[in-house]
Amino acid sequence: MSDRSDPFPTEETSPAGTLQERVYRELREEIMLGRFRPGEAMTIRGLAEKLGTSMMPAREALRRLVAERALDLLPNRRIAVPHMTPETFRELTEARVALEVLAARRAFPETDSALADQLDVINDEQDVAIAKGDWAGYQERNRAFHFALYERAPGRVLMPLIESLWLQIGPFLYLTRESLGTTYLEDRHVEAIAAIRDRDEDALALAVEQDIRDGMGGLPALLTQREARTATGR
Amino acid sequence: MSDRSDPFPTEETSPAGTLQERVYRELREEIMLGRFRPGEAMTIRGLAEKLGTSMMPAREALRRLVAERALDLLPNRRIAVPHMTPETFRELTEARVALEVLAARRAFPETDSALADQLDVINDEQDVAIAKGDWAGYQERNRAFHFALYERAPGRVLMPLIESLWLQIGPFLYLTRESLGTTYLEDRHVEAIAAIRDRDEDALALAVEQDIRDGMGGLPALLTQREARTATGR
DNA sequence: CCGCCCACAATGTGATCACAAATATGAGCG
DNA sequence: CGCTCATATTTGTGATCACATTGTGGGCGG
Repeated sequence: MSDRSDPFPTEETSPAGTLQERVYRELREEIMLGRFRPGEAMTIRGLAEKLGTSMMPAREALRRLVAERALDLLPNRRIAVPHMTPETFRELTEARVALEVLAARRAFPETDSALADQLDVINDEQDVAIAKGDWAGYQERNRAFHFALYERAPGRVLMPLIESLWLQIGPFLYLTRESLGTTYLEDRHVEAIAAIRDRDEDALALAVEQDIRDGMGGLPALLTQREARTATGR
Repeated sequence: MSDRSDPFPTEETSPAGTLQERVYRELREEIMLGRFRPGEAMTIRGLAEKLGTSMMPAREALRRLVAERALDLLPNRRIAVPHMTPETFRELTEARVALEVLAARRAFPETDSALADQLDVINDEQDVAIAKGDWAGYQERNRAFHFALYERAPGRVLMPLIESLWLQIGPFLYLTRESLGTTYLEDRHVEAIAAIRDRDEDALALAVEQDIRDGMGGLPALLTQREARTATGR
């Protein structure tokens, strides 16, 4: 009887409190919100010094983000923020549609009017952020909206995959920082909320799909334009 | 000219030749082919000793597999092969369908009769493995079949996600080891090959979807049955 | 005889160091 | 003045160690 004693000890992902966890979350947040320039290189020692720790936590945090495809491990063994090409961006969008529509459908039976109210609040906050020109706040609220919905779906498989995709999109957001207001910011959040209230699963799935496609629609063009600039100058 | 010099220096995943890479690949292979019992614990020092290295490579390989969800990091900070529940298994299947159908569609324009021939060979080898009762070989050839198809799709986003899913299914395969022959092993590989030859994208997508659903269809029942056994005894 | 507690072993985390490869720097030569 | 090659510096990888936490077993008290 060596293996017994509660086979499922509160299925958690990672024990907080470790240094590498703190470093990881900090970096992860910055990447997902697009604070790093695509192609920007990082060093273990540099990160360690910036965070005031030794090499080990920085090292493990970086390698973890590499494993989640949030960072690239170049053949020279240097770690850098991935480059963004229009093609990669399209692939990310397709993958997001496939997984997030699935997550929305899985979440649907667990949704209720309380969630709808909650999403309404987030949506309002997002509008405020737009009005204030708070680009980071806008992105953050958008993420909150999607994740609040998907997290209603039980299970431990889908969310990590979706989070990996959002992480990979992060560096791209860097290129859209100054474009708030000039870009088309209409989303399908109200349609999604309405679908939840109407108990219409297909409408919810459609709203999520369109929200992803619309929100990321006009951007590859802007990307190519920036790409050309960063390739030559810096 | 510090940032130039080929912006995409042979987009590789990780520089081979490092020790942790070797340890990682070895473990990864064993996990994906279902050689570990679900819930089985692993220690850094134990793995290091088994592989004849120091703690560091084992440590990084394990953490990388944790990041890819191939292993679980329990709250006690122990690393273990994930438990498999019927619900998690269903979620994995749904995610596989969503992503692999997408991958098949993206690969479709790049497929040709040469690939069809190649898949035919793999399929034959798979039949041989079944006839010989070579369970590991069967799993390996099945993976070869799917990946040979998906790898025709360009891009660096989809494949890692799919590989993560196959890794997560690995521990489940452990439970099916002795069931070769007793289980329903029909697949939709011939239909997929035919669809490629017929240049019928929808038929290919359907074949992939059915192959995944059929192949994993009867298994949750077998899973619950085993689960009950392993929960009490060992 | 049962339950609690404490000592001991095992384990993950973090720090530090050694080393080799890669990169940047600068001197010397054509 | 420009190119090349030697040298110094930076960086990732691997090894070793120290420490705190967790797991385990035995012994003491009830």
